Amino acid sequence: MDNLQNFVRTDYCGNFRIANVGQEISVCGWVQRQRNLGGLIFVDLRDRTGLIQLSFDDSTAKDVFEKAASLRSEFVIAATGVVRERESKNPEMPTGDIEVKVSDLRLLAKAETPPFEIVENSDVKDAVRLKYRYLDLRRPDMQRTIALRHKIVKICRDYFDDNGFLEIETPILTKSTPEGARDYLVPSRVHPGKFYALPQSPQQYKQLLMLSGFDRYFQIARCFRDEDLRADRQPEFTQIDLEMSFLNEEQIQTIQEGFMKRVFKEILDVDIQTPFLRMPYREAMDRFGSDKPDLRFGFEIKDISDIVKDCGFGVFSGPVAEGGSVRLINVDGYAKDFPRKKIDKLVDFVKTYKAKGLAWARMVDGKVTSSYQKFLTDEENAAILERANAKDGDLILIVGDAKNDVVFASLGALRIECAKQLGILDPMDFKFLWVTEFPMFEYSEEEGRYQAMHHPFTAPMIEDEDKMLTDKANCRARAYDIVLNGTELGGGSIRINTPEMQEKAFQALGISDEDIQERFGHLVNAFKFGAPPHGGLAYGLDRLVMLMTGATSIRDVIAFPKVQNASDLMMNCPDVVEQKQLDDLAIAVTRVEETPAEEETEA
RNA sequence: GGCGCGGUAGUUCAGUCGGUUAGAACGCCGGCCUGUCACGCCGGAGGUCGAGGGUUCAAGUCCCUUCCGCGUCGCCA
Repeated sequence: MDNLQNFVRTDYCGNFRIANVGQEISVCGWVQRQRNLGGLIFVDLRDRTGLIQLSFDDSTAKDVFEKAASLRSEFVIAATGVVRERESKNPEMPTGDIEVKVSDLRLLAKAETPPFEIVENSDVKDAVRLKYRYLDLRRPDMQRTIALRHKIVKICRDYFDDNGFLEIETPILTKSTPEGARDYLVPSRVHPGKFYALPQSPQQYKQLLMLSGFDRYFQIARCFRDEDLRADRQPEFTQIDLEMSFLNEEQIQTIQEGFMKRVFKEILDVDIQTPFLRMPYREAMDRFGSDKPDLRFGFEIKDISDIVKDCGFGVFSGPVAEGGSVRLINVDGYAKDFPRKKIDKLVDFVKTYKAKGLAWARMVDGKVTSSYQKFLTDEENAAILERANAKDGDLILIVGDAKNDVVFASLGALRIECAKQLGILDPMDFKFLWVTEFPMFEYSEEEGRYQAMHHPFTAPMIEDEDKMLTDKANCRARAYDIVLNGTELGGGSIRINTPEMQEKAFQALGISDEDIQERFGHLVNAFKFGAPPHGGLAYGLDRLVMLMTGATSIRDVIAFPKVQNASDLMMNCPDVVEQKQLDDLAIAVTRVEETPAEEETEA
């Protein structure tokens, strides 16, 4: 095996051009492919910038030529030679006008044949990609994504530094917060039977930093939540976490709009219009059935409860009588894209959101066919179509339920599903908005009580302060989410900054004085020493990278992600530990999952 | 925890009604080849059909259990 004695890389492979012809250069990287034509050998050499062609022919020294002939995919090599113009150029590649006529070739490491080819747009299964993640990451699209992620973080640091923010680290070993998501626990050796928790977010620390006078804080913060995964959710993820003193919602949002404007301009060269649209939560639900509406298309929700409340069709009149509603969306202009078979699939689709069914009307070639019209009077049928602004070519989809949550959830998901099926969602069309005036509380069926919708440190809207104890259902919070194309990019709020208001909030949540001291004493006590009015927000960095790269899975924007059961297929963890470690930690394990059969034994 | 989809060669997949020796492409190995760039041509190797059990004269195919991956509902202050 050769070494790198007296070898100095001139530049990365992808950076050479026709202007470099005549220069002697040195490059290194991985063999993408070797093409041996007999007396002539070409090698495509790859590094993180791209490919460059190396060439070897009868004027090449014999030992160098033979070494070139022995090269296989993914061997690591270094080469020195003169750049020359190609006899036949390749317009497909940026370095396609030139090649390196190699005089010195060094084999630095051999490689086994990889389990999959290192190419762009791989169609290899996730399980294989993730087991060999270090190889998957060699692929150009993954390299680009990870580099783009770095660039976002760099712009983030620059932008917030420019705006007077300080980056401050907060602990990873912290205290369990029983409200909210399940915590990952870390046992303490020094304190047998006691546990740290990994942070779900640096929430309390950053509020305390405001109290300490740091005024503007940010952090690229790793967060941990022991909940089930989704295409856009990992148990371990990264937030851009921010907190500011002496600013109101509007001022905080304006700073964020500047950040988004800069990130999208510098990375995608896209001009984002500011200020963003502001929309109260109630309006977002009524119009889009979602607190994170996708504004790239219409199909807005309309309420037809008043039309059908006394009709003869129980499927419609029933829900209204029970306090629910009947609402519709108009997939306007696309009736022909949804034949009966597809509509039947949509019926199944809404059932996953607890809807009992889906009524529909198709208007094609001047004729209305519908699943419900025979149960209604002509007037009622006409009123529904009028409410929907229906015209020929439209498709009306109707859901009614005694629970409004079900109606909103199903129609909200349905409008997205229809848009997806129609392929009308342009990933490079960026529609931002702020959703504001979130409810302060939401009722938990499971717990049988009201819980904080955002978190218990969120301030109520000033005009709703007196509803905190008396009218929880209608009490709104000074919380806001930044939404992009149907994704919640981030969320934040103005926080409570007086001990009196904080205690009132805990009281509203039914947390006893004892519990307050035990769980949140540090915060409440701190607030007695003068906390400035403050607020902030946190972005999901991974989701931002997803939206900017068009990635469909959060796994594609994280270097080493976990799979659906929260394990790491490459590291093979979580894993059992030695009894000695458990003894040191005073831990007795009461249940162990069966270890799946080892597929292979590795050294 | 529930629902849906998937698991066959290194990879991506096909495999009919249960019926002979489980196929293709790419990749891999060997040979030939001086302008390729998805090089070409010739030849070859490569399979516990995820695992276990059952039905059957006979199972990749049917049934049961289970493991793994993906999506999703619940969950995610």
